[in-house]
Amino acid sequence: MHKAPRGTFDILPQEYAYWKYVGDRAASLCQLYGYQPLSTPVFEDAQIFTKTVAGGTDIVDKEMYIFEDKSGQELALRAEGTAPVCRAYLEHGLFNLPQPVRLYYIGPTFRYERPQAGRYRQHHQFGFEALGDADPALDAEIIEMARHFFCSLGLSQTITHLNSIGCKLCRPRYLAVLKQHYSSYIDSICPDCQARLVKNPLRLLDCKKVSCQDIAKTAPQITDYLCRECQLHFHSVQKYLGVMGISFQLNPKLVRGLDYYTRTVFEVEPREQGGQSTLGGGGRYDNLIEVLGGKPTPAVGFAAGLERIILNLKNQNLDVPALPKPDAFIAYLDEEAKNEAIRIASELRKAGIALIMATGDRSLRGQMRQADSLGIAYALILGEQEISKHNVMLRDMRSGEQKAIPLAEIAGFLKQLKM
RNA sequence: GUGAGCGUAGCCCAGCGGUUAAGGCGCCAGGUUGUGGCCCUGGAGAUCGUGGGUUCAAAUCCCACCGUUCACCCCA
Repeated sequence: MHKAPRGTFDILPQEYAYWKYVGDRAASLCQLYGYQPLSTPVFEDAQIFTKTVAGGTDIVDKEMYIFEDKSGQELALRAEGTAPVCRAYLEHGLFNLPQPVRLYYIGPTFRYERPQAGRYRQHHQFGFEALGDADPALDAEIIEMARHFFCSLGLSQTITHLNSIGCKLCRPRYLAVLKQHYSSYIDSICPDCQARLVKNPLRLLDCKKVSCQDIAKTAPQITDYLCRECQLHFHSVQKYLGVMGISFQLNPKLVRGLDYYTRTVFEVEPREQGGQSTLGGGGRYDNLIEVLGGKPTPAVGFAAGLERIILNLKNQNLDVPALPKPDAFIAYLDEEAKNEAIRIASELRKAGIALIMATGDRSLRGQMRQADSLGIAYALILGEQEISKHNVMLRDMRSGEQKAIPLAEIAGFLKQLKM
């Protein structure tokens, strides 16, 4: 028996209500803020990710789906959403449009890691990006949008963590100080942290081990080491958030997993926390486009994992609108009636009535049971009597009332009932 | 990559060494003549995750693999 590969899953019709709900909210949010949709391929030249994501993370080494196609080209399944957007921005000369260019995407991304709560090998991300403008007001806009998004979903109980991780001028200075601080504790930190010290020192700050947290507490804070420009930028972001009435929590320990972030970083998490609780995050990435071969171009964005959002919706028992059901079900009594039913079904659909046609040689009772379990509001019944009188029986499945409607009027009648 | 728990019909699950693997939901059919929801009756559906081993005997014990869940690493 074949199964979906490890860490992947099918989205069955019943689940789809959640996906449609989140997708619809995302699209209307972006419409509201003037962000336009963009879709990029599900795989890219591997370098799009290896050059940008890089850093000291495991993503490139262990977690990326990299393969060669038949021509020997090295490709990678989309590992995250931002770098492909930047590639498209450069490839299509979107820098010639009025800046900033505001874009959003929803699509699958892939990471080879062990599945666990809210984490899959194929997961789906919604993200939005504003490219080509360094204004801190844009950072604030992105953060407001993220908040707005979760509120519109009904996930209003969130905390927004905010930090600045500086730029390529001031961050190295801070990292040196940080390493200095940790070098005196080298024997008391956990083995993971010893590795982080050389591979990814910023990550030292959010080690979960209690013993390491004590050391992190006394560590120097990056915000004390920002250069003048980064400081001003960070203050402006906070000022604009204040103007918008957005509450946030300064968190000097907040860092981001991907290496390309500069200055503003933020993360939204639910008040009820647990493993893998972060709903989404983002920040500014002023160097990324340059790394991909473009002119230095500032940009800022946000991304969220749909699986985690849906997990939260379910945990909080938030109901989502059901997918629309067909307007009617058409049942028949014998072969002659079936013929007529097929004809009527065809005409009704042309008139815009959504309906399900019974099939097989079920008894009328069986057909009615089917209509009931499908949750369809109206059943049309066709038998000898109806055919001889040129009408069709219309049954309201909720009330159980039914009456004969002349064939010529049935489409109009159903349309009226839809209103 | 590391550690722990779990794998019995589409779903939830009982059985934990010994006759035809039990139940609930769902599905299909019927409960007289052309009608659903409640109720009743019947039916279909399980290589007990896969492969090996222990035993006279294994869904039940052991090992491996696979899958899944949770945590770590990493990260959305």
